Amino acid sequence: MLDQRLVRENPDKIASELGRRGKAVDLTRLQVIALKQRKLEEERSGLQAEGNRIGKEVGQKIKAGVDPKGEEVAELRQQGNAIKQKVAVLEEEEKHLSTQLKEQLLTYPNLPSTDCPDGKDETDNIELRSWGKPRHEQGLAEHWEIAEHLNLFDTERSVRIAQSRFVTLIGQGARLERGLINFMLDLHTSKGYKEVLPPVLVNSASLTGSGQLPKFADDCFRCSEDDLWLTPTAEVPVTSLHRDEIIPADQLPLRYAAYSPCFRREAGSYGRDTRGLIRLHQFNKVELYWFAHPDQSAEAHAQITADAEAVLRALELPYRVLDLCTADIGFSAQRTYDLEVWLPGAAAYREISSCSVCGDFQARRSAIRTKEGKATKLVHTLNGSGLAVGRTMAALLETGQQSDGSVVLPKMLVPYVGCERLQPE
RNA sequence: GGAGAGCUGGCCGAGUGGUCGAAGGCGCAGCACUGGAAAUGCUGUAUAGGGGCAACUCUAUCGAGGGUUCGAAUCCCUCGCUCUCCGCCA
Repeated sequence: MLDQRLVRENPDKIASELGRRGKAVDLTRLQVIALKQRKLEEERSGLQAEGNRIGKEVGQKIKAGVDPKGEEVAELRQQGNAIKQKVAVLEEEEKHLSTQLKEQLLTYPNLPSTDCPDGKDETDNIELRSWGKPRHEQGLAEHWEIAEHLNLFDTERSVRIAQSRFVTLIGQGARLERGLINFMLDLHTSKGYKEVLPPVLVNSASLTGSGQLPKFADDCFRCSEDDLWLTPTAEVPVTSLHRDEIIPADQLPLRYAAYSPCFRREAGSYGRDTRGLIRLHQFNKVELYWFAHPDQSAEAHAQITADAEAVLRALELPYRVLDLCTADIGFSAQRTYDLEVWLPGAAAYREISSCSVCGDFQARRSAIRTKEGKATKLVHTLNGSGLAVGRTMAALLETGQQSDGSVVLPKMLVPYVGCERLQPE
């Protein structure tokens, strides 16, 4: 959420910064609302001060022996009543304005950071660097073909169990998925991340706090009986891990590595990536998350990205890093680096991690502060996939595929999977 | 699912209509004492939004919302949540 003060004092800045995202917004009306609300608040609190004064006076008089039913007290009561009525009117109007302001403010995305490259669509994203040597041979199989040969998962039967876009991992496939999760968590915790296994059902306040609600309700699965939703990413529960808290400055940064299954409705993506592990309603992900001091978030962004990259390197998976342009960064992000892994079978780079710095955007929505001297400040939050597990498996299968149909696994993974290569059982 | 209890500051806990943002304790910070520390003593220690260069000050907040009242943490209503016992269950 954006700062209300900015709406009052510099709405043009919001308009121009959101303009960089390709979003035309007119804030004149909202500014009027914000200013009027502030004015009413001043007026109201002044009246309340007067009312409080009268209330105290009545108490003092009665205590001093003045007749509670006498004229003097009756006069004060009348004054108190008059004020009460005025306050009620102001309060109602003020509340109405506050609600409008807040509701509107919750729908605006974060302002891109000044370093975020300007652009109109994903073609304006900038490649920062790449790592590894992508395989470019002819005739390489896509991961679902390899998986079918090795019998790693079953999508057809998953429709029977649930729906399309679900997968049931079987045998070596299930083992590989589990091994990858363990491997990633071990890697991150060895670098000081605190492991977290959060609830995957989250309430509306949590989704609002990290930015999914109110705008992206359609992307989430909902348990309508209970004000609970299936989390689309561990970013949601981990943000709320410290919602409404003040984190002592000497504890920052807090760094968490959270494994969770993730659930997304994928509305509007009919027909895209219908095969394999790329786009599913349920997938596993290990998420990195930082609560950082506001002065440290830029370095933190570089570090969280490096920590996500470390997984790809350890798994010997070639990738590139994109600096997403203003048109392509997510709702809560100020700036985002995407990691794209090379899929030799598809002969394309695919997003496997998105590392974002959100500034105080989520912290304001979630009321997560730190204390510096006397002042409380909003912390900065960062998140990055480390990594999306299904897509990692896809990349491993396509990258490690051999002409005999087997798949050679990277060395680091051998202890986690229990074999050096996958072959038909 | 049934029955009951409760929700107060970082934590524990007092407070059943009047000057209460809230006793007391713990914790934390500063100061004193000490060679240093412990112990002890003193002082300070909520959040949000306004005003002021500042000292400071105003408003709101005792689970949430509404009501009664000149005045509510305290009385009334609604909702939410937590806990305990029983039942069921991994």
